[in-house]
Amino acid sequence: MSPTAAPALQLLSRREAGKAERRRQIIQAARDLIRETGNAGLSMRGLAARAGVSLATPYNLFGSKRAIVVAVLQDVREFQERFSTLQAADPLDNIFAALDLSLQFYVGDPAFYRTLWSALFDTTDGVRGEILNPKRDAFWRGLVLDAVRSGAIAGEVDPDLLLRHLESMLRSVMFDWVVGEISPARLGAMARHGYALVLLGAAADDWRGPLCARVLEAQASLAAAA
Amino acid sequence: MSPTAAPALQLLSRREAGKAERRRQIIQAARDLIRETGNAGLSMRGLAARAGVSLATPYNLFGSKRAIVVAVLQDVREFQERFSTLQAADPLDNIFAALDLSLQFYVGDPAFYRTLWSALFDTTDGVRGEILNPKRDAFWRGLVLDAVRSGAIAGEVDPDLLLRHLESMLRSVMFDWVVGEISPARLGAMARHGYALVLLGAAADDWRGPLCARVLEAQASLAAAA
DNA sequence: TGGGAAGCTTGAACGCGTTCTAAACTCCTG
DNA sequence: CAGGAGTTTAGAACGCGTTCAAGCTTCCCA
Repeated sequence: MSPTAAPALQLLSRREAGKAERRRQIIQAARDLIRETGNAGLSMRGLAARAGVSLATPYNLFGSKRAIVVAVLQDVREFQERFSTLQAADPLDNIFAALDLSLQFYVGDPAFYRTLWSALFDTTDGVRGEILNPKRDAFWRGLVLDAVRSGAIAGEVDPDLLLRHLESMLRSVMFDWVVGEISPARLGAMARHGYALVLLGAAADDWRGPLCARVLEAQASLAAAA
Repeated sequence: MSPTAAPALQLLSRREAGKAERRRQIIQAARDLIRETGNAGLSMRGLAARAGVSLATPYNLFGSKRAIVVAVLQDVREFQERFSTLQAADPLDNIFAALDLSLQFYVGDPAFYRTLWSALFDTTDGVRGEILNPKRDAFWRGLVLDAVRSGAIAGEVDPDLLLRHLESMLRSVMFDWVVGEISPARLGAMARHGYALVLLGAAADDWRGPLCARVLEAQASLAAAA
């Protein structure tokens, strides 16, 4: 094999390999710093030092601090493997199971996920679209589409809009959690209540009963944890 | 009247009056600067200069930049006067009318309200509680309670939770607007869709028809503006 | 194989929000 | 009136996210 046998590949290879390696180091350093010190400890200078690169490098590779945090968030996704083990027959139950599992992750590692969500609520730059990585988005979309297909959701309701409203619900409750306006104990019940209410609005008549029960169950939880 | 006739009153009066005056100037300057230059033009140094005070003074009087923006937001509330002129008989119609009116304010002065909402999504400090001023909160709560009283909302649903979810809906759609993920044209339809869906989940059976129509109407608007 | 063009890294710098110190000023009390 | 408590002021400083000109590395092309 002559050195010039694969020029295009080499072009990507040498430079791009180094770049990918630096990317990896930076994400790793960011994750470690967040885990160790929370959001406050994650400064770009500290991050660069920890990753062994210059201050400007993270900007070249990611663009902004927020983009780095988003990259970290995309990286931690043992979620789907865990979820696949608890698939149920009822499509609505699946949605609530996925919700519970997500929240379990978040409250199980508050320092870490508070930082991550906090970055998602930062409005100062334009790193949209990367927030919801495609895999995660497709996963939730699949859950909603399953519910539509099985007849649990009324056919007239646009599934994508429903999905978006569910995400709105989660986003809002996570915001309250990030700013400390809601206790971890109430977080789950609040999210379930919102999900149940939105789904109830979109549900076919036959499926309203169990959703109604979920609304009341969540209300009881919230009243108890008041 | 001797100069010492009202000592306690004077104590508050002279000094506190000056303080209040400086507060007023700072809020006014902040409002002007936001109107003229948007969020980017609102720096603490520029604000202090414009208000004719030292850089440290806004911090003494408000504590942080965010607190100042919140104070500005609380100051602009011609809302209720405008709303009182369009009260309808149907309590659900009232909710949607109030929603439309709010959104009208926001999209009617984007530079201004984008800055304000952006500050509300800032998670870095703890100026909660002042975000929703009590008057505004009581107003929306009254609308929801009206709907409950009139039987439009099922009795089992907690009105405060319903109110909170409606606010979640608005907050999320405003977030999308602030970060530019949604066009002004779609903003209203998206918010109406979310409101209608949540209310539909909480509505009494007799009232589901018109809400269903609202959901479909909003979906049609969104499909048209795609 | 060597010259030139990209692209990347680097250190320095900018403007930001925020805090601090010390001096000046204002108002109230004895 | 003197003194003291409470604030504002100017100014410097800190750490932050971000950007930029300059140098260096890596790769393509003759």
